[in-house]
Amino acid sequence: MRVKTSNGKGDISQIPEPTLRRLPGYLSFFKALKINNVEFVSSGQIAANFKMDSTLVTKDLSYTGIKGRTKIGYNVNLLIETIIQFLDFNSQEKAFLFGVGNLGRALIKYQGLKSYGLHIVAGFDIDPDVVNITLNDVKIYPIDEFRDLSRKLNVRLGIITTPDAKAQDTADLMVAWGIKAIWNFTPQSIKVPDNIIVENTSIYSDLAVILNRLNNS
Amino acid sequence: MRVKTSNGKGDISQIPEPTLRRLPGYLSFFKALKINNVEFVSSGQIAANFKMDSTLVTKDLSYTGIKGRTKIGYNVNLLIETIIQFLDFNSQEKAFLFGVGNLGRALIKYQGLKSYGLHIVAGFDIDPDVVNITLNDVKIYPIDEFRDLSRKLNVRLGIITTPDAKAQDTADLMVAWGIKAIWNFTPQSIKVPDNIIVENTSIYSDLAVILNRLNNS
DNA sequence: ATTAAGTTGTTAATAAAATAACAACTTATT
DNA sequence: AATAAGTTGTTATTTTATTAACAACTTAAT
Repeated sequence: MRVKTSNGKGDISQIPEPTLRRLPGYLSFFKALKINNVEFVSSGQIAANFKMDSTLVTKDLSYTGIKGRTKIGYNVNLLIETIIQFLDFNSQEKAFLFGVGNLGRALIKYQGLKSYGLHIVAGFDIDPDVVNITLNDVKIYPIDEFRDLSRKLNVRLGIITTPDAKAQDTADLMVAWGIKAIWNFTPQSIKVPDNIIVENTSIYSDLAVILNRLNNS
Repeated sequence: MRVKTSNGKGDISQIPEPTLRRLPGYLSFFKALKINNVEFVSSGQIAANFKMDSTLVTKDLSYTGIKGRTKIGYNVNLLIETIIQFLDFNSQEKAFLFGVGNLGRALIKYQGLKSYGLHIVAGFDIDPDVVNITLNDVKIYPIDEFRDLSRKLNVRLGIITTPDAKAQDTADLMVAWGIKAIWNFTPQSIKVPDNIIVENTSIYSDLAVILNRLNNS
């Protein structure tokens, strides 16, 4: 039996992105519950914590295939295991990171990402000051070595934390050497072939929302 | 004349959040055009760059009040100025940052945020190893001094980059001492009074989307 | 000067997600 | 054992965002 089918008919790829985005938040909440020795949690309690509608919670959770028990709620341990499984957070997906500036360095050093399925195996930069150094067991290489390492390690995911102006060149290089998914932390829109997955993380968008709410309310 | 009204009738707070989130991306693109000495850009060109519909571009831009000229397009310099004005990216909003770990340190050091309207004026932590150090002219204080500094500097925005378990306590402290908006980088959902603005930045959500697309396609 | 191409910007239609309503079920209590 | 309370999970409605269609306008070319 596949865990990743929601109802036996549809496939997981059908999951709405908003739902997918909420799952890590649920997971964090459930982990906190576990620490406090809470064994069961109801959709109503979850909804209250996130100030959302309980039907939306049950809808979201139903995509993972987990079943709750009426009058009891969901088993917290099972919730945690199921969501981790569903999100592939135990997969230790290998990743290359390009651009070892402040942000890149933080991502490499940030151990928390490991428990969310991401394992950065190498960094790349052109700056001689950072090339060949090691951050938390992650070595930084010159760009030239990307080709060989890519062939050796078979990495599918590339992270862009370069200066904005270098984002497109970096993406081109990644695509050329077999990267399948790109996580772009620059505000630049990058152009890649259709079969390449691109996810943009724009803290500037979040900042725009904050400043707007702060100055217009 | 107020720049921030889209049509004279509505107020800016009416702007849809998706539009607001796209504006920084446009801005980055326009800045790149300016560097390449491009003077005018049409909605079609913008749409092509972001692989989106041109009508959505014109709709988004119309919220900022800017007018394009048919057969010519939008003036790039004016676009840049207008969007910066509209998003308050020249406001140098003061912010306190709590939790000077890897991510917090990166945000403090990251100069790029200054051109997007954010000015982190102080950091706070409990770890004696970081307290009293200075990162890029930003001093790190013990939590005890938050109260006095808050009163002195009149800061409205607080950033949470603490460990997950400390997120709620930190938020409570911020609210108690007059912070109006909280930028939460932990995956924890924090509970605050209704009048407090909360923006959650969850890189785990982005990661969930990437891993899902990578493993189901 | 007139025409035609191409763009903006508005209005309408479609698609998607969040909310609301409801039905079915299960467990604890009387 | 029967009832009632409370929860899950489905279906329907409303709201919101995106896409599509269209009208008006402006500039360049004939």
